[in-house]
Amino acid sequence: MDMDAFFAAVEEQRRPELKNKPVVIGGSGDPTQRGVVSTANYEARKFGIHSAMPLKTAYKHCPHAVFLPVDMEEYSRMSGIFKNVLRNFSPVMEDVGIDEAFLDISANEKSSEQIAREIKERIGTVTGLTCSIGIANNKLLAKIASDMQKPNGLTIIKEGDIESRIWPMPVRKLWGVGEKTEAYLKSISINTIGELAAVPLETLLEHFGRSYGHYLYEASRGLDDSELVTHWEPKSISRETTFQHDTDHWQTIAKNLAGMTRETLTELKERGYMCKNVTVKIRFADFKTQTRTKTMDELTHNLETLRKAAFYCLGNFELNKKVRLVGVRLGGLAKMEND
DNA sequence: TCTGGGGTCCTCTTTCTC
DNA sequence: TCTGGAGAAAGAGGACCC
Repeated sequence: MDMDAFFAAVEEQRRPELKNKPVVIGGSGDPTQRGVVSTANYEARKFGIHSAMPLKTAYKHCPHAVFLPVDMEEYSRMSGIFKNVLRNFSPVMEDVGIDEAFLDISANEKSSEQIAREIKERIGTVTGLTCSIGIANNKLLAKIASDMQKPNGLTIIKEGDIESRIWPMPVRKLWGVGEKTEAYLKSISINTIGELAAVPLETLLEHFGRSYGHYLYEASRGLDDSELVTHWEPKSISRETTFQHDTDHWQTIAKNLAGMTRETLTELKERGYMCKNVTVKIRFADFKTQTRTKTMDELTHNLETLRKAAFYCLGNFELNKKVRLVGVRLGGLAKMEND
C-alpha cells in the first residue's frame, strides 16, 4: 500500500484552495534556498517536477507552483492514522517509511481484491486521501504492482503474469536497482527486467558480487521469500545540515557539529539507547563526501564523551576546501538497561 | 548549475589480536 | 625476539530506499 503523492495530498486536504494547482513540498518551502523536492503533486509533475529535484530547478520548471515547507509532524500524524486502519485488516504489517506499508493478508478469509477495496475505502473515509495497492504473493511483486496504476490504483500480479507484465518493464522498476546499477546494466545492453532474467547466474555474480548478484537473479524472476519485518531496532541516529552557502569558517562548522551532537544525543536518550561510536560526515563544495569515525571504549550517552569524540573526528579531516554539509551519526546502538 | 535528510546494507581495506 | 598468517573488528565509501 502506497499513499498517492502523500505530502502534497495532506497539504491539499487541509488547504482546499490548492486543489488543481501545482504544489511542491520540499525543504523550507523557499525555492531560492537550498533543498530538494520531497513530493510534487500530479499537477506539478506535468511540468517535469519530481522527487529529489533541486527546488531551484523545480522553480525554473514552474515558477507559479505553490512551494510549501515539509511539515513532518502533520504527515507523521496522518501516517499513524492510516497505519492503524491497515492493522485492523491484519496485524502482520511492515512499515516502509512514512507513506508505505506491506500487509500480510494470507490469513484473511476474504479475497485479497475485496480486502484491498475495503482498505482503500476505509483510508479514504478516515483521511480523505487516496492510495495505490499492489497484490501479489511476495513483497517484491506487490511493491511493483502498487506502482503500476498510480494514483488510486489496484493491481494484482499473479505468478503467470511475470513474463507478460514484469519482464517488459525497465530494470529500474526493480526494488534495489537505482541510478548507478541502471546505467551499468544499460552499458552491457540490459534494459528490461526480462533481459536481466536472461543473464546466467555466473555472469551476474561476476559483475555484481555474491550478495547483489544473487538478488538480481531472483528478483528478475519475480522471486522473493523475504518475511515482513514487523519489529526492528534502530542501528544509528543521525543529524546533518547543508549550509545555505558553502563555508570554510571553522567556527561555523564546529558550532553546528556541537549543536547536532547535542540533538542526536537527546534523541538517543529519549529512545532509550546508548552508543558505541560517533561518525562525523563532511561534504565539500565539490560534493565529495568523507566520514571519520571514533569508536569508544564502552557504550555511552554522555555529552562530554560524545562531543570530544565528534571533535576528534573533525580534527581528522583536511579542511582545505569549502564545506557544504556537516553531519554526525551515533552508531553501535544498544538498548539502555532500565533498572 | 544543481544535487536534503534520515536511514540500511554491502564491499573493500586497514588495523588489531592471537 | 622476530615474522607471518588467519580471522575479527573497525573504518571508509558508496548504492539504495522513502
